[in-house]
Amino acid sequence: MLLDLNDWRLNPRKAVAPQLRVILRSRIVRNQLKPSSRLSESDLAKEYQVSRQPVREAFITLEHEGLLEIRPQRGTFVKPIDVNSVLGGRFVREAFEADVVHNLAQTPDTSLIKELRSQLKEQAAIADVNPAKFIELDEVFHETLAIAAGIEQAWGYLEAVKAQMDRVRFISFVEFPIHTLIAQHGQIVDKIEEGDADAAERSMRRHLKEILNSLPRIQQLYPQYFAGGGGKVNDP
Amino acid sequence: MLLDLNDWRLNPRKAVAPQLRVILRSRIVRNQLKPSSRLSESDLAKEYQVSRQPVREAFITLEHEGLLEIRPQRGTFVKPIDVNSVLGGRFVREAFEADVVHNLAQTPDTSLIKELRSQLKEQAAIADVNPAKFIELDEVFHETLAIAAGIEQAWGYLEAVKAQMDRVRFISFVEFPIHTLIAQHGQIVDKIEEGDADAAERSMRRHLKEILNSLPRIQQLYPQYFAGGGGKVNDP
DNA sequence: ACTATCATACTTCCATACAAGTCAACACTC
DNA sequence: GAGTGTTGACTTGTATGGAAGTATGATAGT
Repeated sequence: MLLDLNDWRLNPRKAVAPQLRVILRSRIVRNQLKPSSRLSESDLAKEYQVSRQPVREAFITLEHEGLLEIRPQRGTFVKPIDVNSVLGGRFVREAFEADVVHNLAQTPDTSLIKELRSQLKEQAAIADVNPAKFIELDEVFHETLAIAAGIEQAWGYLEAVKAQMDRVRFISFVEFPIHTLIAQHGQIVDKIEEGDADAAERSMRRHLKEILNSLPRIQQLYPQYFAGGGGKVNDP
Repeated sequence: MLLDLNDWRLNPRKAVAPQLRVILRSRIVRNQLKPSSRLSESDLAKEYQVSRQPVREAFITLEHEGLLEIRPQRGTFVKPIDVNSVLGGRFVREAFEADVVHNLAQTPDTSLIKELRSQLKEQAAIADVNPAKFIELDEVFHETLAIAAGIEQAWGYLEAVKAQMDRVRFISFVEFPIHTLIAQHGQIVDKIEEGDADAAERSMRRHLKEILNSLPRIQQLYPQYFAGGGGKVNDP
C-alpha cells in the first residue's frame, strides 16, 4: 500500500485503472508529485501508454480520497496539504488506536508481544538507514495492533486518514524524531504486556500527538506544500 | 447527504457523474436498491438518459466506498452487508464520538446545549411519524457535536462508516427503539451540560453500542441482505 | 439420458471522437 | 494607453464503438 512504486510496470492482464490508482497514490503520498502541481489526463495517458479513460478513472477515486482536486475544464491538481484535514485525521486516528490498545491491554497475548518486540528491533535497525522504510514498518506496527484487536475491517476505514498524515511525514524525514517514536512504540508494548489499559491508552495518545510537534515546523519550512491556515483543533 | 432522492432530476448544467453517485448512494443506503441485486451500466444509462461512461464512473466511486462490487466482465452488484464492516465501522465511530463528547464536556457551551435540546424536541416529535426522517435528524445531532468540537473535517472521514451503519437501520425501522435512542441523546446532553466528561463519554459509548442489540435480530430476519451468515450461500 | 462443444448474448473495460468550458494572447476600438 | 472582443489552444466531461471475458443455452455426438 505504501510501497515505493517508482519502477512501475503495468500488468496488461489486469485492469489498468486500478493499477494507475495505486501508482499515482504512491507518488502523491511520497511527495514525488508535488502539491499544487498540475496533472494532465493526456500527459499521463501518454506516459503510461494507455488511453485517457483509465487515467481519468484513477483521478476520480483519488479526488474522492482527498489527494487530487479536479477543476472541470480547468485542470487536475495535486491537492495542497490541508492542515485541518491532517489534524482531523489525526484526531480520528488517536481516538481509534487509543481504544485498540485499551482493549489489547485488557487481555494481553504473549505471542502478540513477542511479534511486536521483534518489529521494534527491525525498526531500530532501519531507523538511521532508510527513513522511508521506517514509515512502512511503522504502518505495519500499528496495523498489527488493529488486527490483534480483531478489527482488521475497521483499519481499512482509516486509509484516507493515514494518507494525509503520511504526506506530511514524507515531506521531511529529518523533522521526525524516529528514535523517540520507536521508544514510544516500546512503551506502548510494555503497557500492553503489563495489562495496564489506561497507561497503554495514554502512551498511544502521546505517541499520536507527536506529529503535532513537527507539523508547525514543517509547515513553516515548506509553506508551498500547504493550503489555508491551520485552525485550532481540540484534543483530549 | 441522506436526503431521499427518489424524484430527482439531473441538472444538465452540472457534471452528470457526481450527481449519479449521490443518487445511487442514496438509493443503496436507503435499501431501495437491494443487496446482491444487479446493476447494469446500460440500464441505468437508459433510465437517466445519459451515456454509460458517467454511470460507470459513479459505480467506481461507490465500489471504493464499499457499497458496490464490480466483477469484471460479469456484472456490478449491490454489495451484501458485511457484518464485520458494520462492526468495524461502529468501533471507529464509538472511539471517535467518545472523544468528541469528552472534549465538549470539559468546556460546556450553553448555546450548544440550547441547540441540542431544541433538536431533541424535534426528534421526539417525529419519532413515531417518520422513522426515516428521524435517521436524518439523528445524523444532524451527531454532526452538531463534531462541529462543536471543532473537528468538522474529521467528521467527513466517517462517511463510509456511517453509510454501512445506516444501511442496517434502513432495512428495518421497527427494530430500532427510537425513543430509547432519543433518551440516550438526552443523557449525553445532560452530562455535557454538567461538565462530567467521563460520564458523557460513557453515555455516548452506550448509545453507539445500541446497534449491537438489534443487529443480530435484523440479520436473522433478513438474511438475504447479509453476506456470509444464514442466507443461502452458493459457494463453489 | 448424458456430456462436450460452440454460438450467442450479455458484461465490464478501453480507445477514440466530439462537445463544452476556461484562459491567455492578441488584435482592435475608443 | 486602457479596455474589449475574439480567436485558438488547452482542459475535463460525455457519447459511442469495439475488444476481451463470462454465463447460458442449444446442439451434436456418444
